[in-house]
Amino acid sequence: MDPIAPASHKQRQVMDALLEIIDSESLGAGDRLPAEVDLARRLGLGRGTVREAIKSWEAMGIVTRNKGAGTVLATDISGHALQLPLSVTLEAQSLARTLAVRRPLEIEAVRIAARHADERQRHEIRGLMLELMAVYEAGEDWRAVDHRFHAAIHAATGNPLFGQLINQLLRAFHDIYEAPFGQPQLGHASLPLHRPLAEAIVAGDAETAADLMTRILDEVAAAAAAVTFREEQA
Amino acid sequence: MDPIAPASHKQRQVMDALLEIIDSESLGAGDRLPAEVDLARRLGLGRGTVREAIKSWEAMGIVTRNKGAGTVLATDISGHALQLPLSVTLEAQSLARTLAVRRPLEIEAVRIAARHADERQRHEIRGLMLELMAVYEAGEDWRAVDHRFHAAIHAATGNPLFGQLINQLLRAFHDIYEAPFGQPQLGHASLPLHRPLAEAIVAGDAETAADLMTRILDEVAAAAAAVTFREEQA
DNA sequence: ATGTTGACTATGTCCGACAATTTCGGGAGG
DNA sequence: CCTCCCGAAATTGTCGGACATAGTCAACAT
Repeated sequence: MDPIAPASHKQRQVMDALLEIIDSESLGAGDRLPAEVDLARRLGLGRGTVREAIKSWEAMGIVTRNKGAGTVLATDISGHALQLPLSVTLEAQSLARTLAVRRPLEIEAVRIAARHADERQRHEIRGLMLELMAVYEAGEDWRAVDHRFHAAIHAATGNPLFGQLINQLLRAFHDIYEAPFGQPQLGHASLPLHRPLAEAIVAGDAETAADLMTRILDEVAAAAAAVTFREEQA
Repeated sequence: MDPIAPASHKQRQVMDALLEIIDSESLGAGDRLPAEVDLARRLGLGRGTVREAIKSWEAMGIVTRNKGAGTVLATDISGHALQLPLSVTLEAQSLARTLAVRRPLEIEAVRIAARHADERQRHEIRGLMLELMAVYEAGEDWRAVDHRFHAAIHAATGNPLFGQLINQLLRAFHDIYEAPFGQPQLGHASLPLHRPLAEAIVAGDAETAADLMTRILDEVAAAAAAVTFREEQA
């Protein structure tokens, strides 16, 4: 059960086409995008499909649609957009950018979790940490358990927004990163840090937990940079 | 030009109905939602409309759709969801939650902006701050300029993800907060802090800028809490 | 007991049509 | 020549139906 799934192929095609248009015509915030019917005819797709693809951009705050007026860019996504699947080019900056945003969110999340988690949540975090360690030492694929572990931390903040936003960033990361490289089990070096992290949260030590989360993210960032570097060499 | 627009009424109707179903049936992560055709028939809407409404949830990572299997919840949004428009009830927690997530993002954004902004971006931030002060002292509506000012800071990070995610949070804030209360010009007290914030960013002083942003967010949170409290009294 | 097939379900996509709204140009009047 | 008003065009919002594609599950045959 992969919790993070990429968009369908046809809708990805729409986004890729829009990206190319935005790039080739240097469209910025406030500029108007092609009409849905034009885009649909140009790509040989149905208008409903094009609408749904653009709808996801609207939900992310990238574009705004106005009845009768058209669809306009709400933010600058120049230099190749990143939150969406790039099928061919892999940019090192895209990885760094998702991590740069995840960083303050994850750190604040563990801080809040350490302060506000109730007994049941602390117990669940500790249990998942033990399960994660067992799977890790058995040499199996630990990513699913790792995902559940961090999801438990996000739930312990009592604020579902943390989990939702970080989920979005993970999906972007997945689309950009894991697709071309298969299943790299990124952040191998960060796993031993999970045990003290869980213990700090259970103990209610917010600052130690924040420190450990910072170090975990540093490890992930370093691993991502290394793989990206290898790719650039090839 | 309001940069933040709520979803259409029909699609809001779909989300409200789904929220009520999730709440009344206590659905959590992994549970299955009603099929699109059922939902469409029950609400008297077209299936395409229902699909688009759910699509925005999919883009936000709230649900995942599997061909043939159905649509399932990806995260827990129990206790009334927050990132989406509640038409009647206004929950104090919803406001606090969006602010709790905005906080680390905005603080990190000004920190990065202070470090990495180029000359043109620093000039634009300073210019917008002066314009904001002028509009404010003239007693006019300063929210549009304020939005452009903060957008310039997000752009100066060189990472469009900051702007996109914060835009989403602002839209949630708008849907939940501004709709019932009209146009409250929230955070009045925080405006004088914008001048030193802009100067710190222009000067490249990341920590001072982060400190000032923290104080601005504290002011906004206090104002939101006060208004919410007044509402609860009534 | 087990493996396979087939019906059923649900999402993905397409088409055509009309409604609602904004935009823009052209014509009447000053 | 300029201004104001109106109507046509453009564009998104919604609807209904249809078929394709893929997962689910139970009945069936081995």
